[in-house]
Amino acid sequence: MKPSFYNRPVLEVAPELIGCVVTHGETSGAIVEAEAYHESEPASHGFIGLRPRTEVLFGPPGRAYVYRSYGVHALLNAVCEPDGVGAGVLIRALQPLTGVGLMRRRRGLQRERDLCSGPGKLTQALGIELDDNGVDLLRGPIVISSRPPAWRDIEVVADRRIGITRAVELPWRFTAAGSRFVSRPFRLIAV
DNA sequence: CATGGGATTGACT
DNA sequence: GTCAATCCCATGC
Repeated sequence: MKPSFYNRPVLEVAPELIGCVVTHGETSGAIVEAEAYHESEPASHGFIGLRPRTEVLFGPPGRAYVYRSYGVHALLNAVCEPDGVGAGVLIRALQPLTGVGLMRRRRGLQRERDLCSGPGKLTQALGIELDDNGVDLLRGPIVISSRPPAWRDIEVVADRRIGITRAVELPWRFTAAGSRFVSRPFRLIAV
């Protein structure tokens, strides 16, 4: 992935991230579900403005914004748009590719479909923690790379975002059409 | 300093 | 379907 990839409107980046591969150590998976968030809408953490918590989200594009959700889970975002703009893509589900045995051990589960089918599940499976907040997604230790050949021409569909209470009507959730590795089924709105 | 609210998950009815 | 776990941090006094 080139640095300029993330320095664009988050609504352009999010659907293009579907099919790209997230790697951390020996574990990796293809992104099958992601959501866009932008400071201009109230569901985004950036909506409150620049705070200690949102410092990375407002920083330069191409970094990982990792935060604790419900006091329990670490959630992974890819920071987008120019330095100073609070925007990012929440990675919500992966199709496991490598290190599946390690994922099973970390998750304490066997079914491949249950390993990364949710934003808190995939960070646990890949061993991503809160102190990964701010790491460079081009240099690592968390890396996002372009679509493998088999994923080059996949169909991407849009739907409403999940688990939020504000701006629920925006169709800013993107999934790989027909994937069985998403966190929840989709309804089909656009491409 | 006290309070309240989550971009969730898994266990249980 | 319901519900608790658990912790950062924003907000308000």
